[in-house]
Amino acid sequence: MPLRNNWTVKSTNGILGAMGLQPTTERGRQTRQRIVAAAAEVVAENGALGASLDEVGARAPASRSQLYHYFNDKADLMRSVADATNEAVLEGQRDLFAGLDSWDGLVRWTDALVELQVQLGGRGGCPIANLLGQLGERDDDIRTVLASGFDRWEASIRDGLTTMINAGELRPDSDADWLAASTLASLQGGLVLTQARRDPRALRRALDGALALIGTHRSTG
Amino acid sequence: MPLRNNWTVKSTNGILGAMGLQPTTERGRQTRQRIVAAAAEVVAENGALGASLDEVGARAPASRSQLYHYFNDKADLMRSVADATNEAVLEGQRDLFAGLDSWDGLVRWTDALVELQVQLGGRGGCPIANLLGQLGERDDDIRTVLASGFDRWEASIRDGLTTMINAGELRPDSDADWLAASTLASLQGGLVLTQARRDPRALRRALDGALALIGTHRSTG
DNA sequence: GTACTACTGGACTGTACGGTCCAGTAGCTA
DNA sequence: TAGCTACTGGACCGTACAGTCCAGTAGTAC
Repeated sequence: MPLRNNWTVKSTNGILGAMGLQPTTERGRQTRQRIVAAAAEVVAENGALGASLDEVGARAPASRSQLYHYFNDKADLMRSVADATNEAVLEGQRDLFAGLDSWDGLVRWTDALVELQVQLGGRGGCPIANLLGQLGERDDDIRTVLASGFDRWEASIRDGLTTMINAGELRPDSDADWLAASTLASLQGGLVLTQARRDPRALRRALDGALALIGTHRSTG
Repeated sequence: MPLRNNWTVKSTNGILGAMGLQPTTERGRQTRQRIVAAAAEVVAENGALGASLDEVGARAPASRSQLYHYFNDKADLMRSVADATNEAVLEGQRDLFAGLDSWDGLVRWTDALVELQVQLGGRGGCPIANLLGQLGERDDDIRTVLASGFDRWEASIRDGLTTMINAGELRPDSDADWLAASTLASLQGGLVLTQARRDPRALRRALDGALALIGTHRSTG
């Protein structure tokens, strides 16, 4: 019963994993992968509710039945898109995360984030946050997936800060958990304001705030 | 030519104000107001793309022609919803803004924001940011309206901080512009993380970060 | 080869949607 | 009263959508 605007309501059992068939052949794996990539693209352009399966199929390319062979329904596909979005965002920062273990690395990380927004013209915001805003309140599975993306993001920051504490670059009493959470919040909020104003300086100022706060915990000498 | 998913594209002239007729009678004003309020409600529940005019009309209540009497199209209605959302969010903090001119007032403001999220169960996030994520990339007028909401929000914080500087509660060299921008970013990011995790403590930690940063500018003695 | 499964193609269905149309009814001015 | 404008009602239209169906074609194991 295709009842529009209700497709996001989880209809299957609560166990995460009630998805469409997993491909067993290489060809099938590629088809499935093409579909998810195309869906992520269309979602980025038109939003999750605005993304039509016809468009996804045309772009993959994949036929209607291929979509429904690998995914139960649109919500199921969107869950995979959420997963892929997490990976894309975190993978894109992998090298930068590795350098987060020093003050200079921290600064470089913020510079890269701002530079990316400059290149994008302040458009788009954070893909994870976008999906959250569009689907988070209507599909708890997706919300959980996206939350885990934020968790991993925060953990990467925290690991860097912890390394800095252990290395003596930050004072031993510094609260890495809190600083990491606060930094990720500054980043996310900076992205929201940048998106609203089409002005990456909003992100710059937000991240400068985060840096300044961490800076108050630097060891003297 | 009703082309779905294209309704957000501005079709009228660029001058903001190419909206439907403004009511001249009291009755008309009430009808228009009912429609906007109902639309805001439906948008909050279903998202902007998921909000159907049938649902808005049923809830107002108002007939199809009433909707198209006061608004050119759905995009036009959404612009009014954006306006109303700004007002609702800022009006809801009016009293708190007035107290932002002291450290205690600042703390009270953050407490109130966190308490609201506790009451909401961490659901919903910021209504302005939600609209931005759903429509900001597809309708520049709406993006501008929402950006002005953030501007006013930031200005209220900045005014408070400026007062604190002038009163000597913050050091004279404190950068109120930067601190206000950074604080609003922390707030927005905290709301995103709170929404993702359904945990208002994310907002608490983000705002504690903002408070700590401002705290480093407090006058000693 | 046969048999079986994984995968693919695309026509088709029901419906909810944004938007249009026209015939009305209040309410105000004279 | 008449005449005018502001406003209201709801049937209607074309279409884009999610989801279904069934007839296929590859690939693989024997």
